[in-house]
Amino acid sequence: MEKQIDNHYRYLQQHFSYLIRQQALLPGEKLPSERDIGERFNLTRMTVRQGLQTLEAEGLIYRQNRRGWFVSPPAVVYNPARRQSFIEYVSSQGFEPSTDLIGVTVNPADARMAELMKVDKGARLLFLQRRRSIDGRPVLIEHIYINTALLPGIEKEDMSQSLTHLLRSKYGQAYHSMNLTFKSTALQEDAARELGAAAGLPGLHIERTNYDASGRVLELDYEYWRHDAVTIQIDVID
Amino acid sequence: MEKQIDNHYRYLQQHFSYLIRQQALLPGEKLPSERDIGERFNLTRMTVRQGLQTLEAEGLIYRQNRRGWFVSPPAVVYNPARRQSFIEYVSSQGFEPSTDLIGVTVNPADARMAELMKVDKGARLLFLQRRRSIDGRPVLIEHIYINTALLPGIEKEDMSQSLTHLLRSKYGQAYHSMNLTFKSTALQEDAARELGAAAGLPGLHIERTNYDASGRVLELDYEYWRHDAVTIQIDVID
DNA sequence: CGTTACTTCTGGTATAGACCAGAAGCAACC
DNA sequence: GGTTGCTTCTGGTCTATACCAGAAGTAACG
Repeated sequence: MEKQIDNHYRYLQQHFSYLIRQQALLPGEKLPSERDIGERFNLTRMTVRQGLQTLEAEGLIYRQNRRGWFVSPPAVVYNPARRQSFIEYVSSQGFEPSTDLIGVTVNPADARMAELMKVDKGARLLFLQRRRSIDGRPVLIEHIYINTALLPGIEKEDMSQSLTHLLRSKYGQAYHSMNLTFKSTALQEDAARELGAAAGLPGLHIERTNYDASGRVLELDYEYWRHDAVTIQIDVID
Repeated sequence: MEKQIDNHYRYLQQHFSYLIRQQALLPGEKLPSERDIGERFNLTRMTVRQGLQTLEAEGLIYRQNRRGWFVSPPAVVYNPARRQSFIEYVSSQGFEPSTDLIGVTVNPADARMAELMKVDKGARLLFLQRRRSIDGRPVLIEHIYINTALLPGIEKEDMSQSLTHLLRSKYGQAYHSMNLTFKSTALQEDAARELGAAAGLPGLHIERTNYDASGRVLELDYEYWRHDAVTIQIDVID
């Protein structure tokens, strides 16, 4: 008993949504081109695009700039309270994580960063930009600010590895507490481009501040996720 | 030093984004109609709509079905670990919360709900549908399933009030733990309509399971938020 | 063999119209 | 005074077409 659909783009949406749920289209698989779909269903490309955009908003498909539309793989579950590294939680869920280091610089803190990281203006901050992928699909851009004063020599380490592991092994320093903020919003132009997507992609912003036992800011982490790639899960116990 | 914008819709986006940040347009204020904007900037309505949609994706504006586009108020911060009721955390941030009860029914649990709530199939579940608003703007649809066996007589209470308060006062039963899941996705047709929006609205789904001290499921809560209305914030301490 | 240049395919952006459906205000009517 | 029905304004959907820009494959070239 399917509801009658009178909108063309909704019909498309339901059609592909059905195919994906039935696994007639598999994760990562490419959809036909917008023009092909339009021909097959006798619809204008604009209408086709509207249908595809609603599927994108639902998280069922995603696009790669000028390459095409693809079926979204299942979202990875991210449970921040577990203190697992990206590599740990992605691979434990049966996916293949990878990391590209986009940039490493050491910069003096400006007024804003100094306040956020509770350091003096001009303090040396290590700034990392990384792109992280799941099964080869870029899903996440990270901007990380590290307080070098608390972690001397860290700028000489391999920054494409897990920071969690690095801090554990080299500095014997487990994180003590963290503050997390999640916000659903569009991805900024830079982040979107580095994910191989057009700007305006629906995204999830995560802001994470990591503190040591004395309440000092070890690390400030901005994550920009493709919105279909992740589900957040948290347990709260009184 | 503004970057040169060569896309028309991006120009619009930047233009309104600027006006909103400068508070030349205030929260809740209505934008000119799509046709007016098109005339003023010499753009097609389709192009105008694309610009507005990117602003919507950013969370700067929202629409009400066939009424117009409006500037989004600041997002309310929702900190689930604090165990505050909607009324508490909204009003403590200087906004005016309100609740509409859309539906109350008592239904026997089907197979799926029985499993989720760890009850026998056919067990009586109280099902609530509520719409919650901030400063008169509908932001959230709630679907709540309550295990009546654990909370006898609860179906006779006023269900437009805070459940948190009700459980505290009438049943002396504080929640013990909860499991939370966040997912960025499009709002379902029903939820979108009840929020006065078109389907496909970018949204945030929150699924919350509340347990008592014995690990029994007191309440299962599905929340469908307008994505621009809320920011999630959590502190994690080891 | 590796590089370059061309061609083709893809989505990205934009124009110019059209008609529909719901929201809201208003005027006439009872 | 309240209801009814019309008009107007709004966004919602859709057609038909055009050109641009980046990705990818291919053929020619050194």
